[in-house]
Amino acid sequence: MKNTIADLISTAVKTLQDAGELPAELSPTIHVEHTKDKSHGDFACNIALMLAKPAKQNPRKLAELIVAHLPESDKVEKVDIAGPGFINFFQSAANLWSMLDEMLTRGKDYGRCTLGQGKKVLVEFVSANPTGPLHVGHGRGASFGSAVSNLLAAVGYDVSREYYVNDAGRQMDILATSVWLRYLEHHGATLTFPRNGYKGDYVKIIAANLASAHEAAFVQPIDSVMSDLPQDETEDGQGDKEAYIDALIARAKSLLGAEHYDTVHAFGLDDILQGIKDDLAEYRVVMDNWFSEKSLVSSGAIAHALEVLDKAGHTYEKEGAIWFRATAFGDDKDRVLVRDNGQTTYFASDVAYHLNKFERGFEWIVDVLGSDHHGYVPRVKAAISAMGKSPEQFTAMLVQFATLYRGSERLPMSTRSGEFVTLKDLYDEVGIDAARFFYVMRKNEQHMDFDLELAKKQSNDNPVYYIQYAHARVCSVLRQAEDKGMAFDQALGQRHLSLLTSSHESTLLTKLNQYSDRLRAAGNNAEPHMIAHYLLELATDFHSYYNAEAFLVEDEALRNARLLLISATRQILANGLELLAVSAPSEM
RNA sequence: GCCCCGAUAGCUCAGCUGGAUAGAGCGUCCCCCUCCUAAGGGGAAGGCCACAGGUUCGACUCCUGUUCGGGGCACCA
Repeated sequence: MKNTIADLISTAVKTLQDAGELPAELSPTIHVEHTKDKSHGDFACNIALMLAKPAKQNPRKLAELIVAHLPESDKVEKVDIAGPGFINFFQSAANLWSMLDEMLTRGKDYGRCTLGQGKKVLVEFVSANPTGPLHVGHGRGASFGSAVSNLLAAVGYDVSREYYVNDAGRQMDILATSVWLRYLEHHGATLTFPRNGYKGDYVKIIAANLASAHEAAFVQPIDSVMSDLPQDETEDGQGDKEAYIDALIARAKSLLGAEHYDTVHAFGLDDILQGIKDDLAEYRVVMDNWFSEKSLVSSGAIAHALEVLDKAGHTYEKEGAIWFRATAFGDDKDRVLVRDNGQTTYFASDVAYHLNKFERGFEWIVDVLGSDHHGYVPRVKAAISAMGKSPEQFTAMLVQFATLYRGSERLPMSTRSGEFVTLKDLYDEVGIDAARFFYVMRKNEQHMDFDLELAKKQSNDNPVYYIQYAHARVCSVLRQAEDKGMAFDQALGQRHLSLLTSSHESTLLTKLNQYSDRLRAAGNNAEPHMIAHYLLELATDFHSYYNAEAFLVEDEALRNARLLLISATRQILANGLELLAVSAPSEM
């Protein structure tokens, strides 16, 4: 509807320009918005105020000129000029009513649009290192990423969802070594666990599974494992935990041999990755693809990317390493691609990964990242430009951290230390609907406090139930209508929509009518929280209406008109909730 | 030191890409079930939109600076 009005105004402005009443060189962006106050109509436009100065005209007079040249439309009842020169549009009742009809006919598809023009977009999110189960810190990225994906799909993009699996590199070696040490303990060895190892209990479980699958195949005498190692970091800060864990990794590799080491490595990875997949599936996050970092090496993608950069002349050698000249593309400093020991860096993998995304035919690349990765964005953008791709086709959406509290106590969220609340623990306790809604209610760049106690204790006060309750109430009314032999007759209701004259009814109608614009805006800005807040407003209007008027009245014309209105409300609630992957129960 | 994000009611947060009188939930205080689910509704109180400048017909919104929080600045991943 906003677009319709914008078109009307645009036509009027053009007419005025052709008539020489307005300077022809003006090309104003027409901004139509929903009004806050009903006396201002349904939509308002500030175009006259915007144009007043460049056109050198009084804004009110200009508004009058524009209004006089607006084309006729059966969607608009009345146009007013108010205040300093706002043009207020009153929507025609017939138009509102036809919307209701459309909501029921199009059903689940109502509100979807073609803004994205079928453009292929890849949304990468979560992508947590597979060194431990997902914890509540990952929940926000998971909730936000999947909601954004759904939103983009709803406004017409061809969306693929992907998880980048960091299955190569040092962190995975640390995990493999941690598993192996726990495995040795399982077989009776006594040892002091490295300070920098993964200490979570899940590692012990993996080790036990490893022991039952391979029995004692990987047992080595503990003395040979622990002899001649550098000192681990102690309580008082002596020693070096990094050097120690690296030495242990090297020891594991040499004692086990490549084949056995890989078995242990893969065992830990598979176990954790499967857990992540299960948790996400249960949390209603469906990935289209799991992209392995390791595969970038085996497929030659890294070599390919390095070659592309090199051919473009954006690499150089210094101190035995190969560098990318990121500073030429706006980054703070140049970045190492290949270390002096010949190994490629994580950054090299990521350059290759992003090039690969483009080469797979995606026209828009979206990375949903934790805010701790922000410093990383400029260098990825730089690499994309350097490889001849357009940096405009890459968007990094940063999700700020959620700080976890239990009451007033701040909780640690470290995979390494093993002290964290898993995502599964969270949704098992507060419920998937509540958890998802809670995360997505806040806009992504807002820091959020997540108080576990509050979320658990007050799960009934969670706004998600308020919305779901509205949906369930409509379902219940419709069920009872049927039981009483007053089954909803849509056609009859349609013919009597003019009976919907109460203020609650017009408020609800107006709110329903806003859905498609709000969805479009939410999709355009990739801001799912706008949907969450819209649904809260809609539920509020509905509950208020519910308490003010009876639906199952004797007058069948009025009754069916009202049932039509609340059926449309139910549909919109269901559509909005589905975008957030929150269920819409028919009874509670 | 540099970079990113934030600061709005007692608390947690919205404010729709500069508009008309700044909103909601929780909490506090009143009131409403012989009636479609009270997981609901109606009302009250509660604000120097961190601070200071600037741009504008108009600023919570944009710009600059300051203060205070969160995060980041590797030949780690």
